[in-house]
Amino acid sequence: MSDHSTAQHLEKTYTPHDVEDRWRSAHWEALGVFHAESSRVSGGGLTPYTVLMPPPNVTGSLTLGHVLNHTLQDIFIRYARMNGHEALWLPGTDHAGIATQTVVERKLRGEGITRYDLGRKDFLAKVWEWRDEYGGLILKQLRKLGISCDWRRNLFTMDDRASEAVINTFVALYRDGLIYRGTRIINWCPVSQTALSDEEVIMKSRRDQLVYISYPLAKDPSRSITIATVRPETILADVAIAVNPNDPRYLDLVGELVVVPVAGRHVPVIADDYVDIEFGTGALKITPAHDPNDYEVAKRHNLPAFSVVGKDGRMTDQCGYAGMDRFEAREKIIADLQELGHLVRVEEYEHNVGYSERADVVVEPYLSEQWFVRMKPLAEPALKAVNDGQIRFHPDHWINTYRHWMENIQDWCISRQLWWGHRIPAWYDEKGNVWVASSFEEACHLAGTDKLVQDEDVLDTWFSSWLWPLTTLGWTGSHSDNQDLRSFYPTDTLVTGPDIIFFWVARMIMAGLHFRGDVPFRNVYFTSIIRDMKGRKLSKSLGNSPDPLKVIDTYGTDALRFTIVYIAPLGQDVLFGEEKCELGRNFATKIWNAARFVFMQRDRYFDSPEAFAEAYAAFVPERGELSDSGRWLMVRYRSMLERYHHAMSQFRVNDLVKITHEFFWGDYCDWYLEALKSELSGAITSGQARNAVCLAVAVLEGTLKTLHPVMPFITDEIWHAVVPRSADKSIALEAMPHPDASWDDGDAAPFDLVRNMVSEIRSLRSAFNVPHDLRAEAVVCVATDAAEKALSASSGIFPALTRCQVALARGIERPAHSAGSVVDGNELFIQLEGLISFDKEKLRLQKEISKVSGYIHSLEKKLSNQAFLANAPADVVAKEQEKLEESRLLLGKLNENLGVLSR
RNA sequence: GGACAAUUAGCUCAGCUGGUUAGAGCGUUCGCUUCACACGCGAGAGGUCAAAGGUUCGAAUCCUUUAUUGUCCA
Repeated sequence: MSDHSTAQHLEKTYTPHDVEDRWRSAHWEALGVFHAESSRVSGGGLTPYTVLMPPPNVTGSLTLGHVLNHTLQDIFIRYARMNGHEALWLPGTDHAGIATQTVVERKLRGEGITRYDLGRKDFLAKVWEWRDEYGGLILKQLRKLGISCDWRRNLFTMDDRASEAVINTFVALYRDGLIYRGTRIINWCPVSQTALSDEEVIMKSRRDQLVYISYPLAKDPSRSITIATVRPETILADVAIAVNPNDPRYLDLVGELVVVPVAGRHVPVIADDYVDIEFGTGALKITPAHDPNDYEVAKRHNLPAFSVVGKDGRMTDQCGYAGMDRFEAREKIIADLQELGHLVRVEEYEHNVGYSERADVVVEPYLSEQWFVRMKPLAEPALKAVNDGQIRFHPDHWINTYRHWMENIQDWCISRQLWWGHRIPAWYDEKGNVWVASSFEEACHLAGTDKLVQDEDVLDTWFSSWLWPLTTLGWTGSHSDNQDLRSFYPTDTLVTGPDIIFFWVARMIMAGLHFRGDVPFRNVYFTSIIRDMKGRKLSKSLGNSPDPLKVIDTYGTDALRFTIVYIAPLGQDVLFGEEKCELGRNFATKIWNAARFVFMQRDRYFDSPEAFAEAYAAFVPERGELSDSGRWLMVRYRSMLERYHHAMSQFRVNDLVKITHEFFWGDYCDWYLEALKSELSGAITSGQARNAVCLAVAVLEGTLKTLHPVMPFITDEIWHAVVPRSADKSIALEAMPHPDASWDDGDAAPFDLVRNMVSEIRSLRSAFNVPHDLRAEAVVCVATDAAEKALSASSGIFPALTRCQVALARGIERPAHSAGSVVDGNELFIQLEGLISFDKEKLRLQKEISKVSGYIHSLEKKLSNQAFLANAPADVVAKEQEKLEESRLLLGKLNENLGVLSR
């Protein structure tokens, strides 16, 4: 910002670029507009409102998903701020273990080195270098969105205090028996060469070959037992053939030995309930090191487990396949089985196979020693918190998904064979005993020796993310406490995608309850998934993923924010096309031009900005001092505010933008400003004119406030031009308007009649192709005093809005050469000598008559139905009765009209 | 196989606890350079609310079944 007060004049054309650069977060940030202080909660008595930013991945760049997610968060937080809350939005980034390590390793590979060449310490130094250089990109891009976080509190999951919390948490859970080390079959990613949790495995449908293999009996090679498998390469690790104990086909074989083809080893036939009699041949090979279910079976039967696939996905067997890729080995072994006569047949088979989320390769079930979190004890309170409504989901149907996962929860594998991440705080002494402690010194003390070696592995990134609601507020472990935690925890609204409900949302709830004894947030808003116009997911490989920064360059940030919220209903997927941003851009332009018009009137009727500021400060919309259109506007404005705040309370952000859009464009611009134009050019006193201008500005300013959470830039820009306001102020800190219930629908009635009359005249003109530049004469035969009063009060606006001069009369008959209609019981005639085709007008009237007759008929039927009268509530019956009377009146007048025409 | 969503105008979607002659934006047709705005103004056309049953005085709305699509979990 160069100067400290802004111009009151708006440029003729709206240039989002200039406006947004002027208010860009840097300016707002410099002013501290988005800073939140716990002292204002604890000492100042303000109610806190906290939003946690789901930490974007440091390797990431801005996507439309981020735009939607962060715009929604910004709307919640700005709305809360403008409603007087101490609003705190906590930002940060996530160290993304696998993704970041992969990126840096790829870069090193370009230089011809591996991480092993560098060693752990130097490699980590390289990762930090990379982070410092590129890790800020996503944050810089987010700032472009104009989002209102308290950036002073930005946290990275590898920062010291976050790391301290992770270590302390691990130690505490270990001592409580909630973390253990165990040998299990886990999901192994052969590309990243690390264990994965169940949640990091994506099940995909895949066509494979179901291979039927016969295993000859050891004592009688003429007899055999046939099994079916999709992983023939793992027969080399078979330890048994299992059949169901109730399967009569194989009863006599249980206890016999069979020969594993190719391998030549003898393994027993065992009986176990786990085997499904119906599936395949009813006989199952047991390969404990390559299948979790087989592992359980083997344990029950005291069978050994050994592996034939290594960490890199290559074979490690003793049968001649060693070194081959597991998929190559599969092909080779099928050929070999065929040659040896053990291949019975091969079938096409479609099944689901787990893929590594990051590397997109088939996950290998791998027997190894890993660290786990015991989830059951943590899940129970977390499930209860959601079941009891302490945490609400929006939309709430996600509760089912959450509940199902919590009720079937598996232990969480948290060790990763990576270097980038929080290293597991466990040390081993020379005897192999494990010592878990928050530091090497403490471990030495516990072990009674300093000859300790630290566990090589790091923790799952989500093990730091699940502490996010705590660490962002400065929590470092079970006993830590501070003013921020006391003021801002639990947080209020979490906005995130349903795809990380297990990864993140569920686990944060567990951690919050376990470590802090309270839920981490009260509401979770699950965002829509953004797809392209054909309904496909956005992806880089499809090339259907627009770059939000380019969209911003083309349409403006406000336009993008408005559009994406406008098209994203709660709980539905969104089909996004760049062109849709025209909606937001057009709206921004409309706001700009309307404001420009209003300011032109302001400058016309007030001698100086100061004179206006003074009058405006003292202005209160008084019923008696406003025109009918002004009173009508106040009613519409009140109604808009009611719907606006209600939508917000229901988390219906999408409704919110529709409500403001509709009010501003449809009511304020199309009707009020148009009426204002003619009122100002009519015979009114300068005092009335100034009053009307003040009202126009007041409602404009109020509407800008309601729009500000959605379109922060343009609203701050225009707000500064309303009256002289220095640049160090912001609409973001203004109070949100609330509905004034003293305006009731009766205040809107007179102008509603005028509006209906205007619309009907326009329709008639159009129906008879009245030339645009022809001024016509209209006469309204008024039905009531109220109608007469309303129409005469606003008579000045008809020429401008309808190009008709409107006269009022009572009890007249339809004039000759006229087109006629009935508006709210008042007969309208437009005299159009030479333009009216009698046939056309007759036809038009007959059509209208038949429509109204049909309606009357259906109402009569309804009202003569005894069951309806007996069962329907009185007010519904009365309403139907009223509709019928009105329609009969209308029909009568239409018939009369037609009669006159036919004479 | 199970759970959850969705199915309304050519397209994208509103329509919340049943009382509408079913709405909006885009597109489309017609007319307008009206002194804030053609990124605009005005007027139209366009729908047997996926299908079949049921509940009810009354169903786009509630229930059941079916079909199609999507998501998650086996």
